[in-house]
Formats: sequence, structure tokens, C-alpha cells
Amino acid sequence: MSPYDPSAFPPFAVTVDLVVLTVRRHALCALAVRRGESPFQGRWALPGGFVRPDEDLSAAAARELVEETGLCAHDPDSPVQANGAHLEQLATYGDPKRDPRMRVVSVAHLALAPDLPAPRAGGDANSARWAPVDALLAQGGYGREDEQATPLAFDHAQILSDGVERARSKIEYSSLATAFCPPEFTVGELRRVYEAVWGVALDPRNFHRKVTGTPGFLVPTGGTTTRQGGRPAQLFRAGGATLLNPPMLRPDV
Amino acid sequence: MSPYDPSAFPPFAVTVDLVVLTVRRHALCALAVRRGESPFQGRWALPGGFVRPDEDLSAAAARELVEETGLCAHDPDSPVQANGAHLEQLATYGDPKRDPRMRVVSVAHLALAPDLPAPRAGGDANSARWAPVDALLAQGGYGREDEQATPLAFDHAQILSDGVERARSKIEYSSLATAFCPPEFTVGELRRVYEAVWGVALDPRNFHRKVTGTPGFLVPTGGTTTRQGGRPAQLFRAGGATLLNPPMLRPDV
DNA sequence: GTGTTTATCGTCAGGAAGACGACTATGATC
DNA sequence: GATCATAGTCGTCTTCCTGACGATAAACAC
Repeated sequence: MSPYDPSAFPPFAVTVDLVVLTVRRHALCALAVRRGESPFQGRWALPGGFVRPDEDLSAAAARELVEETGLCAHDPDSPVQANGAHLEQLATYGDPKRDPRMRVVSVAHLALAPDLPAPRAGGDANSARWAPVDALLAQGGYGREDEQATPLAFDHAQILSDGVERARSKIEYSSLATAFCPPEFTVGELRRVYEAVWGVALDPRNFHRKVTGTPGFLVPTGGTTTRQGGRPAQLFRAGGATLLNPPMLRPDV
Repeated sequence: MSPYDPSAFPPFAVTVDLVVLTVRRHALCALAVRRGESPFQGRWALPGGFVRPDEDLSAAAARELVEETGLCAHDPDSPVQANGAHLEQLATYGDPKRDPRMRVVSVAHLALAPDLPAPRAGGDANSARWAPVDALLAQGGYGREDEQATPLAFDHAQILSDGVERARSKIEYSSLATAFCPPEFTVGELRRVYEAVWGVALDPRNFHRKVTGTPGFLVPTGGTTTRQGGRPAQLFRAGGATLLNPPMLRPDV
């Protein structure tokens, strides 16, 4: 087989799909849009769209993220967090039958965002919402008789599942959990992020010792807050460290 | 922008490129093929080729792997090791200018193989060889006046670098290092794999304690060998465990 | 036999994490 | 204003894991 033969290559459509995760009311939620057209009309799907002819993959993902959420994405290599989300490539899905109409290869990206106001619907999707990932992935199961109980369109359940697993494992050994927090946050708020993403309860005392004892993870801003009730808590910003060594240990599993 | 509009999508070429790694003579090596045609004619590149119209991405990668090495690839989810290599998706590269002729999106895959006899050249590549990754990535640097000192074609240096980094980090927390070993191997041989991939020296006694003390990592076959010289060493096969918990710690960095 | 090489077992100190007690500083309630 | 509930913060103790390194074992080369 002759590689890169410009005269005879099978044409593909290339899209980006986004797994946008946030933590709302102690639950890990993903952004879902309702499809307005066939196939899978009326079903929920991940936001996404075609890559433009002269657009890089990461640029396409960032553009879709802005269109859907208004979030400004940061480069994967500069994990600063201003009013933006963390964005990284997740994986690529190219089963020949994943789209019944034509051959579509989708480069999925993962975005982590702090809790936001209502999502803004893109021009093409007639509605968008944050939904708990458990509900989105519970296929036909436990959900109320809600449109949420229907499976996601295309192979988006698989993509979402892979994105959630990436997020779950990545907060173990990186400081990425701070991407779910506002610019200033307390140790307790960060702990609730871990608890929501992992679905477990963590010991507040050991967690406090761990995160405050890891150099470069958190830097105190000097302020305090009582927005969570109880005794006032110190406010922190994310420090420069991106890798946690030793990592945060996820209980049992 | 209307997603999945079959009447108006920009056509892309989709390829798979392979980072095939092995350990030869205590060095981490990658499979490189010499390009027989323009662009980058005569330069070294990663093996790869077009995805066929009705072929899944992983199937295309497995096919290319067989064509280049004769290795039978295993499914990423069934990490058994018979006469086959570990194969997993690495990342996707889609810079609009990465191929000067047309828009090509390449889904790179990472393969880990035991030390093999000479690679077999595919029909399209006039030569193929194992080369130390250090030499392939040393752009214009230290190499002898060898064709190896020229940078790899396209963005393949970046792809190879990402693949090597993935391998380096993945053997920390998984049993994947056994994919570099023959079906039966000794603790010392496994240690030399880690040393070659990480480029460090490990304490033989602590390494032995770690790998033999991790349940499911190694299972003794009962046999022994002296092929490394010295006192006879027990032979092991890879156990069922795929995740190492706690992980193997990489010194310093 | 002596030396060299590799494998394997053991010991010890230091660090990190889980379990959990205790105290502190707010707001809510009586 | 006293009491209570809530959340945050500091310690202690035990256990496990790792790194450093001594010691022994079993082959081969001479």
C-alpha cells in the first residue's frame, strides 16, 4: 500500500467532540446538547462539530468550547486558570459505522471547567444542559421517565465514559482538580471536587494534610471565607505545580 | 455551524502512524522506515499508512504493524502476550501544515514489542530498521555523520517523543513492561527493561522485592535460566494483573 | 580453587497514609 | 446569650512502602 498517495486516498469527515466536565451540587456533570436533526434526533449528544479546512484540531476544540460555553480554553501545556477551562485531547473514534451517514472520524477532547451559570446553546443545538454523568451513562436504567434515560447519540456514551475515566485518573497525579474550582477556593471545596469526581468520601483531616503539605500545589491568598458555613476557611489559589508526587491516593479501587 | 452535514464537509485524509518500541542491547529502540518518495525522500519516518474506507482505526494500526514487523497485535483491552505486541492508541496529529501536499490527520498508535529479529520492510518502504530513540530524536546533534542524525520526516519526531513519554510513564503504574520481554523472562531481564526505558539504574534487590511482592504481576513458570550469566534465575510469565498498585517508582525525575 | 557475575534474602531507617482524637471559629436555634 | 451544628485545622499512632546496603548462593571462566 502506497502511503500518502494524493491521487487515491479515501476521504473522511473529521470532527471534534467535547467532553466538558464540571462539578455542580456535589455531582460530576457533563455538558450535553439535544440533537435537532437526524440521525438520533431529539437524543442527547456531546457538543462538537466539523474541523475546518485550515484549522488545527486543538483550535477546533477550543472554538467549539467557546461556542458552547463561552469558556476560554488554555493550551494543554500552560495550565493556568483565569476564566478558562483546561482542555486536552482525549482520544479518536473512527469506527466505520459510528455515523450511519458517512465515514466520520471524531477527535474527542476533554475540558474541565469550574461550575458555570447555565450553558449557552450553540447556534445548531436547540438546547444544552449540564447533566450528571451517572444519569447520562445509565442506559435505560435507573433514571426517572426522563429523556435523560435514553442513551446518548452515536458512540458518545463511550466517549463520555472514557473522558470521565481520564479525569478520574488524572486528578490522582496532577493538580488538575483545581480546574474544577473557582480562582480562589478552600481546601474543603477542593476536597468536595475529589469526592464528586471519584464518588467517594475522603477524610477531611488527611486530605488537608496532603494538599497543604505538597509543595507548589496550593498557595494561600491570605483571605478567608465562610461560604461553606462553619469555621472560616483559608482561601488558596492553584500553585505552579502540575504533577503531584507522591500522588493523591484514590481509596480502594 | 451545522454538524454532520453530509453535503458540505471538508474532506481529510486519515492515516495511522506507528511508534513501535522495543529494547535491544539495553537501549530503547523504535522502528523507522526510510521514505522512498517525496516529500522528505530519503529521510527516516515512522511506519504508517492510510486507513481504508471500511476499516476501524485500531484495525488499521494492527494491519500496519503486521505489515512492518509480522507481529500480531492484541486488543488494548486484552493485554495477553503470545507472539504479539501491545498496541494502543496514542494521540492524533492534525496540524493543517503537517503534510505539505494535503490535509492529513494521523492517528498515532503505540506498540510495545519484545526484541525481534530484523524488521521486515513493507512493500512501500525500501528499508526499515530499529534505531535507538535517542539517536532518532537527537536532531542534528551528537550522532555520527549518519543519516540518523537528520530529523525524522513530518512531525514524526513529536509523535515519537510523545510515544516514548507514554511508554515511560505507563510502565510505572502498569505491568506493560512485560510487553518488552519474551514470554518467559527473569526478574533481571525485566529490570533491564525498566532501566533501558527510563535510562536509569535500579537497585536489583529492591526491584526484585517489588516485582515479586506485587500479587498478580509475575507468576513463576518453575524453570530457570542462566542466559544472562551468573547464578541461575527463576523464569516468570506475566501475571494477570495489569495495574500496579502501588506503582513502580521512577527515581528522581 | 579463585575470581567474577548475577540472583536472592534480610535488615534497618525514614517517609507517607489511614484511622481517629481534639480543638477552633463561625452561624443557627432556643 | 447559651447551646448546638457545621466545617476547618492541628496532632498522634500504627502500618506499609521504599531506599540504602550487607550477606549469601549458584553458576561460569581461568
